[in-house]
Amino acid sequence: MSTDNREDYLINILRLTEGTGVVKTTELANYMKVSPASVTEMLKVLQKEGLVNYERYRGVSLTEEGNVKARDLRRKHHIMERFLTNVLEIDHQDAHDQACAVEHSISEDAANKMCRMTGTKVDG
Amino acid sequence: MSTDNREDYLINILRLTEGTGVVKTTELANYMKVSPASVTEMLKVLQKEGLVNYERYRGVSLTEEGNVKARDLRRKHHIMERFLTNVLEIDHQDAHDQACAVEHSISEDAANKMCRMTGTKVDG
DNA sequence: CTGTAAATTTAGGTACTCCTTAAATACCTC
DNA sequence: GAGGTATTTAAGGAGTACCTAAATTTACAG
Repeated sequence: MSTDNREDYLINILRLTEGTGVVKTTELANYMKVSPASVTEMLKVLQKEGLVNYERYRGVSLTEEGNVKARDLRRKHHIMERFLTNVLEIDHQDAHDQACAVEHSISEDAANKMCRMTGTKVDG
Repeated sequence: MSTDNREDYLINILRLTEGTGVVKTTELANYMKVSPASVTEMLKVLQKEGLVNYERYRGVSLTEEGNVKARDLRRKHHIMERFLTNVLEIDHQDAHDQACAVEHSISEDAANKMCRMTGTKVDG
């Protein structure tokens, strides 16, 4: 059921394009431990959804919309992680795993409020 | 990749067997808005996993293991709901929806700690 | 008992997601 | 402009979850 995986691709594209602005299929494939063919397929999907600029053989970058979405997801991930470690005192590995699972589901509102509870600023 | 759906069946079986101990295929199908055939299929899976006692044409009940798992899930759902409404002051409908999405992913530990923060006891 | 209607299961499919390998194609450098 | 590398296309597999229609079983009315 999931658009969760699409979101994972998005976050990873954000990571790998930071600085350069573009990432190649193979690099993303290696990073995500899937075949380049799988990446190509997903890029077409993300492009149809307006989240990435993808040109055959050229690499991908995030669109404005994709960028907002990816940063938003990453922020939620960080907030959850800090909330779990700082407020609930869960150990780091577990916190990370749960943050990965939950980041796709929590609302902006909930994230903001948990953020305040951590007493730290979480930006992206 | 989700076993999430299996878990939803489990929770619903718990709901409908409370009191009577057994629920019929059709009742569960109506409750979950799916066809009886889909229910039958899932019951076979849950039985293979040792979570339900299922006998053709007779109805289902939870095994001890299934019962523990279902109650655990329901408890997590309630804790999340209360945490979101009482602590984060999220409105009820959103809290419910997010609790449904997240209940499958949070750890026992995290649930217990959130439970304490709500200042209420949450049992099942 | 027995016939039959209702409940349930089985059979056969659809759709979606995500992945793979192998073959074809484009790119780039020498 | 040729060759090697990167990338895409083609074809397909496995898993999940659902459906309809046909067959089976149950249970009850007579």
